[in-house]
Amino acid sequence: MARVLTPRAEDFPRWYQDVIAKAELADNGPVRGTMVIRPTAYAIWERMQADMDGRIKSTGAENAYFPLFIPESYLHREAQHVEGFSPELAVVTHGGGKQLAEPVVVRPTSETVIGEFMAKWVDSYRDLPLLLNQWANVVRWEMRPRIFLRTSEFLWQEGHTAHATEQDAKDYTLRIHHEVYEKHMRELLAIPVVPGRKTDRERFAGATSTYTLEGMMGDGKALQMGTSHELGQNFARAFDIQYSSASGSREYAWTTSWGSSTRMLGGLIMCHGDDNGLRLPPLLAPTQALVMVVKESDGSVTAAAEGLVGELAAAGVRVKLDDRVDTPFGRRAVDAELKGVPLRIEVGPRDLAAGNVTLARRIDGSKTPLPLGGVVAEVTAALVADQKALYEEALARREANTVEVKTLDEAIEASQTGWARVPWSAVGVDGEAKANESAITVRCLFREDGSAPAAQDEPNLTAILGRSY
RNA sequence: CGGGGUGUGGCGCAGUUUGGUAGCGCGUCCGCUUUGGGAGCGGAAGGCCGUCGGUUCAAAUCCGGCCACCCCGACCA
Repeated sequence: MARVLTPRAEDFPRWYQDVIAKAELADNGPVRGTMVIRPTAYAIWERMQADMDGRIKSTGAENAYFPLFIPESYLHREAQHVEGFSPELAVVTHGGGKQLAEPVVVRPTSETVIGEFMAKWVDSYRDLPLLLNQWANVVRWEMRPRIFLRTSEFLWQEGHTAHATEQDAKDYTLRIHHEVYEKHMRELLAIPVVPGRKTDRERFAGATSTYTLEGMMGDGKALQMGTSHELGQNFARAFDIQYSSASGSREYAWTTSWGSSTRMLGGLIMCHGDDNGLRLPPLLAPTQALVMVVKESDGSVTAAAEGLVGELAAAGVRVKLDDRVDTPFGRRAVDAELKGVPLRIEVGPRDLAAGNVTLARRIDGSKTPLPLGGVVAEVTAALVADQKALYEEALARREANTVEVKTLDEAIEASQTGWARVPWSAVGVDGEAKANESAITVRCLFREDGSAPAAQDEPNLTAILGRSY
């Protein structure tokens, strides 16, 4: 068989680009750093969105939409925020053929404009908590773009909330972090992310606490797949989000923000992909099973295949028929593998003569004959089993590429190929700076029980160090 | 912004050293044969060689300016 993709072991970044091109996931846009998300990838994104959206709403947040353009002056109201974002802002200086009195920025994130409106909408403690989410595009003029992982424009959801107390803000941030993000990534994407706290050095510009979910990619590098922030009263003070408390005093609200983006598509590719292409978790896959007419002569094979499609669809399986018998079978099979379709049911004259079809599973690569009458049960079971298998494979790889060490030097060494788990006390602020010199970052910190610390100077914390995207 | 490199059909490249009719592979289209793991044969379409200027009888090729992109670094909530 001709080589379709650069093998991962030969050149992982090249393999990633190959998968994106050959599986028809995306193209580079005409402006540097922009991307065109093709239907194959967009369908996956829509399913991610639907799952994420449902989880977000179950925490009580409501969707809204704020403008793309933000007055430049808004960005300047929070000192750290503007410092963090200024280098990557796209600024519009002209409109309607005239120079604008005040430049507007294309939102890099919406804390500021949403803060402005929260100030209008929050008057009383009865107005809190105010829980908002929006699905939008944002623009950050990145120096070195990569499709899905870091593009100048990307799609995401950003949640913004205001609370009466610091504790309520913290509780909600962590609820989003674990119940929405962590579960979405583990249960739907089948990626065993590690939740934790970002160090002060890695914290979001303007936040008091930043929490992250780190996934390990196929080459041992880390990818931050979602993040949640406690913003303290920084934005409340900058935008004057005040309320009257139950006791009659004027108080600043406590705000949070949290986001997850199309970067998750890149994580999905790099976490589960193999040398034959993408592998999609069955729960996520837009098409879970592809019924293929291998070869046709008198219409009987197609009829049998159509029958199976009907049975599977009735059983709730997302199924499609591939009856393009004018295209060589090999091409169609390779294409389905590239795109990561979890199951193929191959129906051909030889199978049918024996009363069988062939079940080909993308996750483990197996091919087994199935009796025609048992297809639905087997397919349903395989979808469940393969969702679990994919997660366990990723978890096993993560564990195999994570080394437990005691010192900073050992951690830096181990980070060349994977992750290092090291006591944070052995790293510290100085050690973190030293690791950064060799492109290694502290991915996150967590307590012995796995929970996120309230500050990086808590005792007995563990750090994960690694290279990252 | 510093260092290095590249711009030639949709994609990947050769041709530039030594100026002389723009080529190859893949893809696309048509026809026939195929179709159980990216098929074979035949035919066809598609490029003012990044851009502007210079040298020359003649420039993809030599010279100069500009632009864009890629890699390494810096940067990356």
